[in-house]
Amino acid sequence: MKIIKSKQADQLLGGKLEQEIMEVIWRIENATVRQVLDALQEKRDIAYTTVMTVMTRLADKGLLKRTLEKNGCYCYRTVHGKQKYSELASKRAISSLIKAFGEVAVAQFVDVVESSDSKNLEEWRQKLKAIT
Amino acid sequence: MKIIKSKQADQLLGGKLEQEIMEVIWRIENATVRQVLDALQEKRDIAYTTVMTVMTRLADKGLLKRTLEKNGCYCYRTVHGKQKYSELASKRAISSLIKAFGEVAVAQFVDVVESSDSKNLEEWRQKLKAIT
DNA sequence: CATATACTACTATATGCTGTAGTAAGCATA
DNA sequence: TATGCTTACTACAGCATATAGTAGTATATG
Repeated sequence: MKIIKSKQADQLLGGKLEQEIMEVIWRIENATVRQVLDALQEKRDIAYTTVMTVMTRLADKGLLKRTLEKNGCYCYRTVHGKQKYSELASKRAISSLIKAFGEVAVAQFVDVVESSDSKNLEEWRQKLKAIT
Repeated sequence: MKIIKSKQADQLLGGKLEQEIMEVIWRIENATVRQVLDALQEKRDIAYTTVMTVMTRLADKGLLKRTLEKNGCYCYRTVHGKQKYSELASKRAISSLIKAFGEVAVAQFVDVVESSDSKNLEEWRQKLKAIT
C-alpha cells in the first residue's frame, strides 16, 4: 500500500540549505531554480536537481509559492518577507518555549538580554520599556 | 571503514520518550531502568530494552550520569535538576533565537508575554520591566 | 524537421535522530 | 545448576534533510 505523506506544511525552515535558498530568494525577490542555483554555485558545488528538490519542498511547506511561466518553468516567490517570516518563526519558538518553561523562560530571556554585549542592547531596552 | 559516531553530547532533550523518562527521574531522584520502566508501564506498554536504550542515550548526551552498583546494575541520576535543566534549555533556545532574529525575537518575546493569558502575567511583566 | 538544451517530476540514497525492541551473554541467587 | 534480571549490541522503522540521477517533455535553433 502506498503511503501518502501528509503535507506537513509546518511553515518553518528546517535545515541549512533551505535557509540558504530562502536567503537568496528574499534577496532577489523572485527566482527560478536556475537563478538560485547560480547564486549558490558562487559559493560551492551543488546540483541543479538538489536545489530544485529543496525549492519544491519549501513550496510544500508553504514558504514559497510558485507560478508556471509561459516558458514552462516555475517562478518562485517567498510567501512572507524575511521580516514577516522572522516574526512568525520567533513567535512560534517563543510560544513553545514559554509553554514548556513558563516563568523560567521569562527569567532567562531577561538574563540573555541583560548580559548581551550587542550594540542593540540599548534599543532592546527601549522596546522593553515601551511596554511597561 | 567503521565510522565512530562523535558523541553529540548536545545536552538537550530530543523526543517525547526522552522527556517522559527525564520527568520520572527528576521525580524519584535516582532510578534504575526497572524503576523507570515500572513508572512508564502505568501509562502504557513499553519494553524494558526500549527504556534502557533511551536512558543510555540520555547518559551519552550528558543528561544522565550512571554508576554501577554492587548488584551489577546501573543507577541513573540526572545531571541537572529540572529547574537547572529548564534554565539551560531556555537560555540555549533564547540565545540562538536572538542570534538568528535579533531585535525581532526580542519584540516577539514581549509580544507573546503580553498576550499571554497566564495568571503569572503580572509577575512576568515585572521581570521584563526590571531590565529597562 | 531534427537535434540539442533546459526544466520538471519522480525516484533514490545517505545521514542523523528518535522510538522501539530482539538476542545473546553475564551474573547472582534459589 | 537452572532461572531470572541486567547489560551490550544490533536492528529497523519513520521522519527530516541534503544530495543527485533519470526520464520525460518542452523549447529553441540550425
